[in-house]
Amino acid sequence: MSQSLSRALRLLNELGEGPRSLDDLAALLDVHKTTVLRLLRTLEGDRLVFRDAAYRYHLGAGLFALSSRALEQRPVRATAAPHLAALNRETGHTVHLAAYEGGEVVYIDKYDSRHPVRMYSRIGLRARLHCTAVAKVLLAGLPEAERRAVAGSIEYEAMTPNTLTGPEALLAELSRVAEQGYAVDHGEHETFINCVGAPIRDAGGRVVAAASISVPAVLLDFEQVLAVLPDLLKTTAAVSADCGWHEHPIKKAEHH
Amino acid sequence: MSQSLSRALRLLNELGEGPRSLDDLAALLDVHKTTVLRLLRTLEGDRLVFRDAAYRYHLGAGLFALSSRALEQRPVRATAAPHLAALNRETGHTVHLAAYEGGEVVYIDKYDSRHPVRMYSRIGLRARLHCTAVAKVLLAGLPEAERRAVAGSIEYEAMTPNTLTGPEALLAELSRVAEQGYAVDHGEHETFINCVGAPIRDAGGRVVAAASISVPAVLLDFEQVLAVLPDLLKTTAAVSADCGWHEHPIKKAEHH
DNA sequence: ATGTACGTTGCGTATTTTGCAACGCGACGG
DNA sequence: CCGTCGCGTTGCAAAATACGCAACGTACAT
Repeated sequence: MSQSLSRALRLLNELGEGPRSLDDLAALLDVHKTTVLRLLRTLEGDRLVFRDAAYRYHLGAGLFALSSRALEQRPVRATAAPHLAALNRETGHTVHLAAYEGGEVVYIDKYDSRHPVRMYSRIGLRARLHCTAVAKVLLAGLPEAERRAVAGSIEYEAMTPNTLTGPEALLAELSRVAEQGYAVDHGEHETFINCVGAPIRDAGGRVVAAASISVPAVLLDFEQVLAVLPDLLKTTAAVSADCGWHEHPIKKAEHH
Repeated sequence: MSQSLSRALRLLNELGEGPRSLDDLAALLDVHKTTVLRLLRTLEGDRLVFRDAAYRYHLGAGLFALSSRALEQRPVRATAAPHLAALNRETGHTVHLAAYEGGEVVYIDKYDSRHPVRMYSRIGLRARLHCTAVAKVLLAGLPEAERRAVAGSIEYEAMTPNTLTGPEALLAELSRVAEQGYAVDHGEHETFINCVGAPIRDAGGRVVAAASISVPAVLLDFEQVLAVLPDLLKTTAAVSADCGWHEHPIKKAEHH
């Protein structure tokens, strides 16, 4: 592990909370300000930070540039964007897109609800593997062995009274999700938020992303959230088609 | 300057070009792979990179998280978003939002054209100070002395036959921009692209961002681009109002 | 003019980083 | 099955870099 690099990353995270002076940042790291200045100079060279006229440091536009390239490496995001924007407009609720990568489920796009009461989230945040609709969809799309390995490695924190609290319960839920083609979060992550999630598939049929609709219970109860599921499924089917996915004919048709 | 940190940042930039192995990255930096592994481990700890099942490294979701926070620190972006999205839908052309920070003009949002032929750009990229509409708008919004200092520090690369090639010409153009309330890029940055840009103001009247419409000449000639200027001006006025800007009454009204 | 706050520069040493050598694992070929 | 290859990983001592000190520079207030 690299100590200098860790310090620099701590600086970036701190600046995510707001502008800071050289002295602020030196105090944060408990090092001499010369040390911090050198790190900042290096970060500034790549535009990851900039310094304003009052000598306060801010996160810089180089982060957007890196982030944009990272997002471009996830083509499903651009493919899904118009569809999810439309779903957000039609339902008025928060729509998320998430992907499974590096052993975690992360939000890679978001369309905010128009309502004043909404669920807090942000692109780049991790979704809890055991209690969110998108995570269930993505885990359900993994091969059986990998699904079991992941389920066995999770720390099952009971977020609410509804949260699944062990691998057996989660694996059973994931089987249901794989069977029915969608997932629900019935107040499992946050007591007063309900979500439905559905898979987006690529040309080879692999689940490459999950889209969801999240609604605070003050707006819609769980049954009403289920009522928007067909819209979500239609949307994910359209995105999947754009990703090259073709629905297989039903088995009966093959007997002709 | 910090050598370790520089190396890590080079890794991030390289991964912006696509997935890489440990050996690829060690060759890039011309260091032993142990050294690279330690840097990657540190980056992985903050989710700035992740390693897939084939041991290839990718840019990670922690970048989205940092970038999201950086964007949240630029509230004009959220304020402008619905307006710019509407402008993009109504005109069908590429719409950009840019800000002046750390001595450079950077794109902080973008709404892509629906047309197959469009201008290449990306959030986080810098706009050329001497030949883009957004840069002219933002520089024109600076205090006179600062404007002159910036104009004197630019490297005037002649991108096209139309490009302004010296501080006197640019300062004269900026005076026109400040007077008329909008800027044009008449094939100055790229021969076959025309743009119009307009300022977004905050409650104190300072220019805090610039919005623009960019059109390839194969779609609209310069006169036709000017024809969409009223839509742009209406949009930037609406965003400015949402930022707290109030148009001052004209001088005649004060004589009552 | 002096003092304070805070950013900046140059230098030698202390600490961290680095690369070597060896190991571990999986895939492939004989 | 065994051996080899390719490539990731670990532990250690030496090399290199990072670090903090001391001093300086600038702006502001008294």
